[in-house]
Parts: sequence; structure tokens; C-alpha cells
Amino acid sequence: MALQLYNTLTRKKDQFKPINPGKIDLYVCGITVYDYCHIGHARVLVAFDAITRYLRSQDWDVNYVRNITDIDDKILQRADENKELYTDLTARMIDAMHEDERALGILPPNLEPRATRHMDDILDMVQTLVDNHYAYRADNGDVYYRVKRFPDYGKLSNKNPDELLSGARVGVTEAKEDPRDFALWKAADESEAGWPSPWGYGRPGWHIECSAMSTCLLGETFDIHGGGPDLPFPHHENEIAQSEAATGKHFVNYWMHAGAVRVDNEKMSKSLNNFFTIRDVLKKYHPEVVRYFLLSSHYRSPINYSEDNLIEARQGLERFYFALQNFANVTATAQGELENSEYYQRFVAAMDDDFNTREAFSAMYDLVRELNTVARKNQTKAQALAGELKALGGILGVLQEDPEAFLKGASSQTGGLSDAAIEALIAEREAAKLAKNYTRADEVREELKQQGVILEDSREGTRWRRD
RNA sequence: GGCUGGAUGGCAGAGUGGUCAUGCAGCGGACUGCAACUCCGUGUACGCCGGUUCGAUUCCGACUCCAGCCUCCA
Repeated sequence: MALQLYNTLTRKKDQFKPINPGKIDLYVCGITVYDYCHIGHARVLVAFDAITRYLRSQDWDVNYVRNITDIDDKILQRADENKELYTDLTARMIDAMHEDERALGILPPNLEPRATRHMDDILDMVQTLVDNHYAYRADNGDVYYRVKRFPDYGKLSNKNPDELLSGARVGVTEAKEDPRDFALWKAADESEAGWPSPWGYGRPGWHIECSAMSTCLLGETFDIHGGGPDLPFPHHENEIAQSEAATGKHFVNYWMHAGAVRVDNEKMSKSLNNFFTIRDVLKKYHPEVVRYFLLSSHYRSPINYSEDNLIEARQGLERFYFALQNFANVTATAQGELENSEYYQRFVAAMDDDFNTREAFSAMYDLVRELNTVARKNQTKAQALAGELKALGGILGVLQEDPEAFLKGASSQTGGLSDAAIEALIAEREAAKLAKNYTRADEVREELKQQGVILEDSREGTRWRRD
């Protein structure tokens, strides 16, 4: 089965056809680094991480580029509030972002271009647009894109350019020829952060950065462009307008957009004060639980961040780790051997269908059921299935932890008993059990349960985990 | 108002023109000193109204409701 993916541009699932055989050029709009990343960023990061991991497992040569917007009015404003250099702010936030990414098991992209390091490319593209009359310098020193000259404007978000014109919500500046026009270059005072340009000192607009960096690094036409749910309009619409006007070529073949993250069924927003940063979330939940939660719905569906849903995600993940617990040292089955597995085949079919991670997990749960059934009579077979499970998890970037470590640490509880204290109580219970003092043994178990520790007696002795 | 996508069992969440999703929770049973883990069994689920069809949750049309975008936002 060939790879199918939903294309925002055509609004249907299309069969993927690469520009170059076996190779995929992917550009994803990254973060504007003026604050810590939040759970919505995590969604996009994790989704495209799982997607690139999967594609690579299928032998695609993926060139994954994700930019960093490191110059922007919000950045300057925040730096000003903090009374620090904006470059210090962005350096800190980029470090923090990388830290968050590592915690969530997100592999670095192949390239991570920064706007401030591509100023020449940005200026070149603006110059091209000015030269061919797709842009003009206004009286206030800004350079604007001339939307009227690009008839395809609105094709990604299916908006009618004329209706956009009549809409009063578009920012009106006297300097603009047309209210729909957007800034490519914003004039700035010499005392502010900025760069010299043929149109005067200033800073680039947000949209032009992505057009310039993606075109410069991946070419005038490339395979896939992705991003968050709020980017199709205006950001990606503007990118298309800029890039296609500058190069005369079709810009991007497939557009992919992740779904929104809601919080307790409300839109996440600063005014509602329900913004959760990744680091806040990771204080409460194990990183792999967060990752599994984000992948347990289709990447395009809206998801709801809530206590209940995260707990449910943890319980679902635990089922995998329970199964792996008896095979702690198992190595993931090699790709070549995997091909014969019915579960792998189902997994691949699900992922080839627009990256249906939930369906892929369902195949893995069916594998777990067989593993558990077979474990009683055929250890060799069970061992093989455990290897397959670990391999499938690895493709999505989960199930790679030591099962015992995961089960002991996955708790959403903070504080509580130390490992040593728990072990001591278990030893006491063992002694009581040997003396057939089951009353005391059960007391200890109940006591631990109150502390969020679940005991499990097995042939190898008593195991515990935090609930 | 315009655009886009939704509406599935207690919850989460896939999918399909007619026999199973899956996970969590619940109930019954097996296992267990008791539990936990696990296994087996268990739920008249597909927003509303029409149409097509031998048969629709699945296709078509209308309706209702929900979300995102239309303004900086992943």
C-alpha cells in the first residue's frame, strides 16, 4: 500500500508522490522563541517527529527542516520587559526548547535554520518581489506584498480574495495600497534591533522568513510543508503568495496541519490562563505518557488536554509496559525480520493511511494480547513478540524505557515514599508472608496503596509500581 | 457571516455498505493465601430527518449542534 496523506491544499487524501525518488523534503514551521514551549507546540513537534521516524523506518530519505523565528516584535517586547538583550532571550529560549524536545524524545531536525542567519536570503527574496512588482515600498518605509497581483491568493485556505477585501478585520494602514497587503519588511528606528536594507533600516516580516529559508534550503518546489492548526491562514497563504511570485514555480506539493490542543475543553489562551508549558506538564506526567497521549489521537484531530485523559494515557501505556516487564532485556526485532509479522503489516497499513497512529497502537494492543496468551506456554514465541512490540514502539518513539523504571516512575503523584522506604516495607511484608501472617502482609500492602504504590507478587518476587 | 473539519457505546478513540476495532472504566468467571498482572466472557454505539440499496453508522441531500481559522498565536 502506498503512502496516502491528507493535503490541506486539495482537501483530500492524496497518494504521496515524491519529487525525487526515495527522498522527502519536509519543512515545518517552528517556534517563535520568546517564551517556553507549550503543549500545543508539543503536539506539532511530536506529530512530525513520529511522522519522520516512521518515514525513515520505511527507507525514505527524509530531509527535515524546522525553522526558528528568532527575531520578531514579540521577542523584542519580551526582552524589553525582561530588561535583557533580545539575543540573550532567544538563546535561553532555544536552549529550553531543545531541553523540552529531548525530554519528549523528539529527534533534532536535519536543519534548524534561524531567521537572523538568513537575512541575505530574506533580502534577496524581497528584492525579487519588489523588482517584479509583487511588492512596493510604502511611504512609512515598510515594504508590502501586493496581494491584488497574485490571483491565486486564498487557494490554501479556500478564501475568496474579494471577500477578504471587504472584511474589516484586516489591519488597515494608510500606507498600504490595499488592506490585504502584508509586510515583507518593517522599517525600524536605528536604535532598535534591525538590519540595513535597500529600503532602509528595519526587520523582516514573519511570513517572508519561512519563504526565504524553505526555498533556500529545499528548493523552489519541495514535497511537504507542515505546521500548526492556526497557520494555513494567513501564514502559509502568504508564504505561497511570496514564494510563487518570486520563483514563478509551484511552491509546495503537500500541506499538512496538526490539530489544535484544547485544555479542559476550552480553547487554550493566555486570557483564560490555561496555557500549559511543556515543562509544567512534565512536572506532572512522565514524558512518554505525554508523548503517547499526543499520539493516541490522529494528528489532525483536535485533542483535549485534561487530567483524566492523561491518566487514561498512562494506563494505556502501562499495558504495554506490563507486557514488556518479563522481557526487560529483549532487543527490538530487526526491520528485515519484522516484515513477516502480521502486526507490523497492520501497523504499516495504518501509518501509510495518513499516519493513523491510533490505529497503529491498536495493532500493538492486539499483539500484546497474543503475547500474554502465548507467554504461558511458549516463551520463545512470547520473546519474539516482545521484540516486535519494542520495534513497533521504537518506530513511534515509545516503549524504549526499561519497563521497571517506567512503572516505578510513571506516577502523576509527586513526593510520597522513597524507593528505599518502599523496598523496606516490602521486605517487612515478605517476612510476614513467610510467617503466614497475612493480616500484617495485607496491612502493609494497603498502607503502600494509600501512598500510591501498587504491589504485585510474581514468581520472581514482589514487584511494585507507582500508581 | 465566510472557510475548514467534526458529531460513534460510561469515557477516550479508530473504522466499515451486511459476521471483531482498540484502550480505560464496569460487571461475571479463571488464576491468586488475598490482591495485582493476565486470560475468558459480557454492552440492542454510531446527532436528527429524508433518499439510494435486498440491506446504511458507513453513500447522497437537507437540518441541528460543536470546534478551529477568518486578528499575534503551533
